[in-house]
Amino acid sequence: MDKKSQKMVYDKQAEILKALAHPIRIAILDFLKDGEQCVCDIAEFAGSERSNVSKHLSVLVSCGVLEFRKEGLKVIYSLKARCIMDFFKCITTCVKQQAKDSENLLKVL
Amino acid sequence: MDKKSQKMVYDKQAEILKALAHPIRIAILDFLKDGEQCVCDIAEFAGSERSNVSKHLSVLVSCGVLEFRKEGLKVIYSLKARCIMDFFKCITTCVKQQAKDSENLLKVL
DNA sequence: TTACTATATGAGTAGATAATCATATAGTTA
DNA sequence: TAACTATATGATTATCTACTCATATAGTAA
Repeated sequence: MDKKSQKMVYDKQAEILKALAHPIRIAILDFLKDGEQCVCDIAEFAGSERSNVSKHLSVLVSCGVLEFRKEGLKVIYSLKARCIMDFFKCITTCVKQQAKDSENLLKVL
Repeated sequence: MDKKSQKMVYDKQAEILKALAHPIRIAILDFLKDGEQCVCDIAEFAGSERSNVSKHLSVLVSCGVLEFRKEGLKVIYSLKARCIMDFFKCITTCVKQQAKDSENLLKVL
């Protein structure tokens, strides 16, 4: 791959990671992994204002991770990119590894 | 898991994702996947100033993804959290999926 | 129609982030 | 020792981000 295409790939990867890199957005994905939900339930789960959650949702939609459908007054969001969940398995492994490292550090102190 | 611990997990996951969510930092990880490298070579690969790259490196070190050793004047960085690379396989899948979606969209337009 | 509900959006603000440039540190070599 | 090299750090600035609150939209129900 040439330098320029490589840079485009890095940019695209960074874009997706950036869209995921927020505790509320991670909570949303975790909540949606078992099925679709409306904004009000998502907001309650995430523990944040609806208007704020609505903005986080639109970030996830525009990076292609979520999709939505309308049902009367409600807007129902669901996971579009299932691969994202594998992704979270990976990051959980990393978090666990870090926790283990800290634990080992504590032992020798 | 209780609400409070759950929030801590989301925060920790977001912290790691945030540390990864930058094109230069992704380039660094990609460059280091095949072995350790000094700052000057990393900077050249990433196409950015050494001082800037140095800061990006310290972000990756403090989130536990990289480690380093000193060798004379040089500082040699290497991957610490190997699991990160699985992680990138996952995100590459997502990027490909998105590209495929765009392609399909183009066809019907 | 009006009142109500769910969601989205815009303005404003505070705080975080990244890049650049200058400077500091610390190891090397003459 | 002084000069040089690799890296790190601090100050500054510009840009981005997230949150809050107010307002807009659009579907529902009386």
